[in-house]
Amino acid sequence: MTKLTRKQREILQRRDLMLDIAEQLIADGGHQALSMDRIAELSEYSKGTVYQHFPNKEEVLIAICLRSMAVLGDLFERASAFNGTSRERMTAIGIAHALYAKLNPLQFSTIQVIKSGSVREKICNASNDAHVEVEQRIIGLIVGIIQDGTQSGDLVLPPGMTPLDVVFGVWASSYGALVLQTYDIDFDEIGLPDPTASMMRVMQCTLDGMGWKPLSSDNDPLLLKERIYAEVFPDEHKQLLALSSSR
Amino acid sequence: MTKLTRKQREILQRRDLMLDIAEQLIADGGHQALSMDRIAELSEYSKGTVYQHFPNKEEVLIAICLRSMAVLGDLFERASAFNGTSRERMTAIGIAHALYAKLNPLQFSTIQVIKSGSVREKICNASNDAHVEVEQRIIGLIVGIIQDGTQSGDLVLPPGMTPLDVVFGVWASSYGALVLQTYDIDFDEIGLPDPTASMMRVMQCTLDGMGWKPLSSDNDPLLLKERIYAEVFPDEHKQLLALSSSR
DNA sequence: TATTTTTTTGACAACTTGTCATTTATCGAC
DNA sequence: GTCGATAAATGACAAGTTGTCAAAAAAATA
Repeated sequence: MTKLTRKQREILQRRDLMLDIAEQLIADGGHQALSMDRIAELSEYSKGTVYQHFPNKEEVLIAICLRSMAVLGDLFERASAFNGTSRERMTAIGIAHALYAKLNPLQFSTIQVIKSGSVREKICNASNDAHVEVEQRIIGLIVGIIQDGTQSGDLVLPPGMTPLDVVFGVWASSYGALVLQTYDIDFDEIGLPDPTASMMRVMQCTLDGMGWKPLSSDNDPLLLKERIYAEVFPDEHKQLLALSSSR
Repeated sequence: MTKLTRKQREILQRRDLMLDIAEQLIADGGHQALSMDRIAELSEYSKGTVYQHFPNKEEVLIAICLRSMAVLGDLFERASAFNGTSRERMTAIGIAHALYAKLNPLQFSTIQVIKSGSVREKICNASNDAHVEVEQRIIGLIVGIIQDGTQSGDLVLPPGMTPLDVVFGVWASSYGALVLQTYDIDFDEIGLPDPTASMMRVMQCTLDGMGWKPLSSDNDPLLLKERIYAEVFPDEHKQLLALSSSR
């Protein structure tokens, strides 16, 4: 079942090579610099062969996203497994999300390109299903954390509020903050030196407002952040520091 | 100063005609259906003339956004002037934002296309400045509401939190929620019949968590929503109802 | 009316994406 | 090994894009 012929392995490897090239093209010259011709040229295959792997340009973008979604899923899974209260695990999810966006800016922006504009209509069902599946898995992780919270009694949802409301709320906040940061706004000039930190502070208010214990007044959020970095994302934290110091 | 020659008026009018056509093209066939050739064809001018108005395709998109930004600014100004507490006015801003996104889906999605991907690099400075200016005005409005809150004593910001943190937090939440809704996710199926309402509920938690009085426990958020619709956005509310019933 | 200035035009170059008949390589049977 | 059948790779091509620019047309001015 899992056995692949040499040829099949070769094809899979070539596909990966083409995706690497595509990412490099985008990294070098922005999304407009991605062209099928150029992938063919740099991979030293003909255009027809490129089209044998990807029925159209949009599918290249989807494939790039899908490949990096595995990374996101991994980060979220580790965050969810953080050894702490349900609320602390939810905070870890937020940190994981920010880490993903900052360490994979190209892939994060590609998601936006795919979802917005005219790309959606051209993608095939299989790719779309794969995408939805990953999303579902992530939503499931967060729902799990919320359920753990309600079961342990740390979280008593306000009347009229469902766990999914919470998922959507925190997801939207986190995503919105990260998307806004990809826009070339000079936040520092406006008076927002660290938008992600701002978001985190507001998020703590949100969790407080839902009465999700332990409240931030009983706990130092900054200390928690350090603990999550140290225990769950030591490598990623190092990468992040290297990135921000090099800029 | 404000006097324009007949010719100048003609040119401005033609520009508007071209933008109308561009919007129609996008509305009919998605963003990929927008082409300079087609604008020329439908406006019955030559391509060269179209390029006299817009140096490139990206500037057409920018112009569409800028035109609709005036609408957003107007909605926000009216929301900010709502006759209520500072917190209620902040809620009105959230409603204004959602109204804008739902009544102008085409323009809202165009913003995303502009900000993401390869469009940004090609726009000229003047257009960018105009964009930033509108954004600044909006941020100013929200900062004003927060300052009113702190001055009246209704809002005592948690230690280490600035008004701009709050602006960014609520902006990101609201924006993220609206962007997620433009992705073709079947929220109903997931168990989220009304994502905007979910967002609003979570937002109330956020304001509660900041201790922004009057807390939602002292006040019915649903009633407030109705009041804002009735007092500030009666026409827009009607449009929204017409839209959702027609789908 | 004649001349200068401005505006408009559409053919063009340079680039896309995606297709498909033709060529080339691979593989199993003998 | 050789041959024929099957699979894969190729690149010329059609059809579309954006953006330019010399020449034509229109408008303004003398």
